Amino acid sequence: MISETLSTKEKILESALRLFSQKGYLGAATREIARDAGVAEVTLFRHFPTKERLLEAVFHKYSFLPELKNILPEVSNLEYKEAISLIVKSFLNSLFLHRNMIKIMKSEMFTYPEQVIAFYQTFLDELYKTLAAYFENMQQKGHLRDFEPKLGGRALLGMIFSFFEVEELIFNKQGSQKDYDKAINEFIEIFIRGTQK
Amino acid sequence: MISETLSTKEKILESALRLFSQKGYLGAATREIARDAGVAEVTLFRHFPTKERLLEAVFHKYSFLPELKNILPEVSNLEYKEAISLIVKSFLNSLFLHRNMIKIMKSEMFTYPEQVIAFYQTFLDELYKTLAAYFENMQQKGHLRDFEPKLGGRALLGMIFSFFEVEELIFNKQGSQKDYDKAINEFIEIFIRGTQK
Amino acid sequence: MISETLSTKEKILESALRLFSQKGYLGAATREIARDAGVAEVTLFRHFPTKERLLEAVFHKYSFLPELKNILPEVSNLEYKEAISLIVKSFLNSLFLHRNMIKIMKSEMFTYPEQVIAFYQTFLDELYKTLAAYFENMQQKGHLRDFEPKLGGRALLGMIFSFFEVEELIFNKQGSQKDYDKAINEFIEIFIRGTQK
Amino acid sequence: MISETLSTKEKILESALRLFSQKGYLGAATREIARDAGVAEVTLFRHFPTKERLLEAVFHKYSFLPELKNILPEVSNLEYKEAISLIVKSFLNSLFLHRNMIKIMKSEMFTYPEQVIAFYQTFLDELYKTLAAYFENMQQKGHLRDFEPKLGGRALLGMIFSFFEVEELIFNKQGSQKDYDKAINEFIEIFIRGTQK
DNA sequence: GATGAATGAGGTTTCATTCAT
DNA sequence: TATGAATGAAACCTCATTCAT
Repeated sequence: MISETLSTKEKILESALRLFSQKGYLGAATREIARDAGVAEVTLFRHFPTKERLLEAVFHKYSFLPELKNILPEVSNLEYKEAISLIVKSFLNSLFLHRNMIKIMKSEMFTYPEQVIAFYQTFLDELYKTLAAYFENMQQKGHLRDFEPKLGGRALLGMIFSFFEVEELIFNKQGSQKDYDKAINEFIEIFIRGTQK
Repeated sequence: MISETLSTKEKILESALRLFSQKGYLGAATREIARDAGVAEVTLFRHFPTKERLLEAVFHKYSFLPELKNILPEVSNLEYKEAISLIVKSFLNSLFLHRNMIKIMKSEMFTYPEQVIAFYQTFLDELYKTLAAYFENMQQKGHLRDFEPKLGGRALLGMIFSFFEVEELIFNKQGSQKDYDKAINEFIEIFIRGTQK
Repeated sequence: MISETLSTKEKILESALRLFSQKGYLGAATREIARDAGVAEVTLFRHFPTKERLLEAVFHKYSFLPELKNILPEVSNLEYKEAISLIVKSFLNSLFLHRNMIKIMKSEMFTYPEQVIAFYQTFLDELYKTLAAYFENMQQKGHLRDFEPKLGGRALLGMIFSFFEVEELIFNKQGSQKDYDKAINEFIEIFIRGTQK
Repeated sequence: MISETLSTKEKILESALRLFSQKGYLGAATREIARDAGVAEVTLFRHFPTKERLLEAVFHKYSFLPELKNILPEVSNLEYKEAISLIVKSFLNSLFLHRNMIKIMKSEMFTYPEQVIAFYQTFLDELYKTLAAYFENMQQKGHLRDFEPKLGGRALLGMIFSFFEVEELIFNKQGSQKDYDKAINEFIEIFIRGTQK
């Protein structure tokens, strides 16, 4: 389960990611994380002086904001529907790949240290802004009706995120792939019709 | 802080709601809940044999699904835009009133006992279905284009819920009421254009 | 070792006194104190929320300042030498009876919580003042030469305390009773000659 | 804070002296001592295989008995009062200079390794004997009344030591220099009157 | 001679829960 | 119904010390 080539620090971070996401921050004991990483508990504390700092380190290491941002440049030359489709699918894919991280982000958020909360807020804000920039550009080109771009971003991401959350985190993806795709396409359709001229 | 007219059981449930929502399920100690309710810790365990059962009781007592369902009959005779507007606003208002409950629902959900998770799943499913019934009816009347009604419900609720979550739970509602209204109206507009014929 | 008639709190305090005096504050583990008292470790923390508070409680419970103060009224009608002799002997006797407490007072004092240090300072100050009052009275009666009464008190108590400390705490009373008495009488003689007219 | 010209060993000893005196033997962690000395914790253990051995080394390096002994030869030709005055002042001065060492000596003594305790006992015994030798000589010259010389030494040192302890170690020298001098002179006066013919 | 990395044992404290009244 | 007193298990974290280089 643990690759031999990882450094001790990386092994600990990996185990922390997994266990925080499975049991929550409070529910995952440092002893358990250490055991899962194959090190002594003290070793964990040598690398991360407190559990809070370990959480912060997990947040920074497994942040996937850059990944999400990278999707946007790729779509600038596509037709609107194709662009939105790619954005939604890439976004969902990214959410899926980082679902452990998302579980952590969503659980007990209000009990986290200030720094972590600030980090999350920045994460969301940057995400909205990035998407807003795309809509703004499309509006200037005359492809879209006049709406507040940032709110458009929040509407689209809201639908997707909410759907992902329910399917993956709550229902643990019990639906079929076909249903999954159908839902996504419906969201895309609603959003496109809702924002085009 | 605690009304004198509440029964012991109710006082405990109220304190549990408040503290679970503030500190999470694991973060709120039974000792603290009991103290907040003004009773001995044992008394809490007299009424709820385990902490899990207390959580379940909180879920059942403070569920607000009926409230949400009651909105729908009222809108059946309104014009589409007015109906959606009322639904969204009532829904958001309800979310706001029960924000403590929602915090609990969203935090550590995956660590909760089976029964609680099942309860939450049913809650969501019924909500979607109720909204779907409205859309279906509107489609049959020829007011809306052909889309999967339940997914339409999820799209609308997703936008709203996601917005609510970010504003209330994460940013702790730092925006002004005006910004708030503007955002909601934008969402309504997108959804209406996206679903009308 | 532990009388059955003591309350749990008293048993814990007694064990704490013993172990703090034997191993120092840091050297005595709460686990060990609890075991010695025949209770679970949690029980200790129910009665004393922190180890520091347990230390404070020990200080207050086993303070013997009143005992020392009570000696003085008894000597007011005695001749000077007899009075000093009684004071010294009673004082040493009291030190001996409370040698555990004294060990605690002297060890790690600078690492103790503020409150404990303040308590100790008050203890010493009151002791000096009480003795000073006796000397002042004797000076007014013309039995003693003119010296600063409080400093006289400190001189006398310093000799005794230092002697006690070395004998009991450091050498663990290896000397014979005879040597012990001889030393005390020598101190008394020096002090009397040093303060009389 | 640390002179560059000190050897590693000396740097460690210096830091150990400071930290032991500030936090006690148990309260000062080897990790902290090493950090204060600017070396790795392992390096400390290279030089001193256990913490106990480090303590012993501190005791030997910073012992100041020779210094105290050297005072005596200088006073042999002085008048009694001047001699005692010089002894007391030199002694207090020496105590002040080595107050860190004294703090260590006085704290947790009973938890120290045998060797350290033996060292301390020897220290005290030699000190008493040295002073006793002076008194004996003065008695033979007919300047002092007949009293047990070693006990005279203990009386004098007891007063001084006790005073020093309270002022420096407990009250942290809050009194003025004038009060300080007055106290010392009072002690000298008492002792001289108490031991002269 | 010096060190970065790792550790077993143990520290204080908090947890949900039970017992006896 | 309500509680004061007690608890085993486990929480996070620190200790002095060792290993391998």
